[in-house]
Amino acid sequence: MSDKSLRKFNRSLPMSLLRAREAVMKKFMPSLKAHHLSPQQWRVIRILAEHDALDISELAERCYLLMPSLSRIIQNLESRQLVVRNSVESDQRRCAISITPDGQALFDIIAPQSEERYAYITEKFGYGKLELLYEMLDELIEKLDDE
Amino acid sequence: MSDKSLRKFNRSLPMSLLRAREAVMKKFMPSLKAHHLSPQQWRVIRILAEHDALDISELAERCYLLMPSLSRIIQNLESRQLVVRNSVESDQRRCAISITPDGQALFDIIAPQSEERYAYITEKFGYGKLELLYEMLDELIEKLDDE
DNA sequence: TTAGTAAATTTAACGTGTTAAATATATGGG
DNA sequence: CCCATATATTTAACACGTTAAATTTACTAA
Repeated sequence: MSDKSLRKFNRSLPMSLLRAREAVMKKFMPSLKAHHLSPQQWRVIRILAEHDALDISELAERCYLLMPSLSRIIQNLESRQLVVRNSVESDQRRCAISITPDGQALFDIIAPQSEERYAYITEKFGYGKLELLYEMLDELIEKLDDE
Repeated sequence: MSDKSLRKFNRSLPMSLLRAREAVMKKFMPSLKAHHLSPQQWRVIRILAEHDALDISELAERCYLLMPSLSRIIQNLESRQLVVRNSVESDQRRCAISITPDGQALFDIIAPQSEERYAYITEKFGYGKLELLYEMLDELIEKLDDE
């Protein structure tokens, strides 16, 4: 069933996953680029739009970003006045991040475009197949993450 | 079937693909890190091990790397004497890259470990499911890439 | 209270992704 | 032969992923 020689490059699982991700991202990039947002910056905006305030650690976990990356992203978004830092009295080490009106306004513009792109992908690939793909990816993650 | 509100974050396709890729990569990273190779550097070594010599453009295409990234990677691998640059007489703009004996030796060490990890993933996830996943990813890429 | 440890966050350093600009060489028309 | 254009590659600039170290604040035991 599996030949012992090194698999052909196009049968590299990390590569297939990467290319699939790139193909999907390509559909979302235009509306993000139009507003000078990276996918990661958008992830942060998106999560903050659903929460009153989150400290950086919580935000990192929800966005699947590492703290150093998030730290830089916050600095960037803060300088653009899309988010604000609020100190936490109970613990001076932490800072609570929340979205600003400007940030919320940007979210309100991009979110529908993002939904529209997602609907396009769903229609193009098929709803059932997309659900199946999600399930398979989740199962793959689960079976590899443990151990 | 699909609610109009912004999907929950764990149903973000780019995110699922990213997390799946990370879960898979985690299995390959240890043997690469042990030899101070990034996944991309390994991709280059792997392709060069199967070819006598490739110019940088061909290499970039086969490795799915952009030229600027590849340019830096070649410089790195060259400084470690894992690959060599050979000028092409017929066209002074190009340079042909080939693997050195050191590079080949490194490939011979890592490739079996990589195969072993791949076999583990196949066994853990299931051969049939893995094939199905490949097919779905290919189809997703194909259906989104055109247009 | 103080020393020591833990936790939250930032900074540093390096490699890669990405876009645009720079550099060098080829090629084709005048 | 010369110029304009095209092609191959590198460099620059900025953001992110990743690991380790630094910094600041909290907590805890002596």
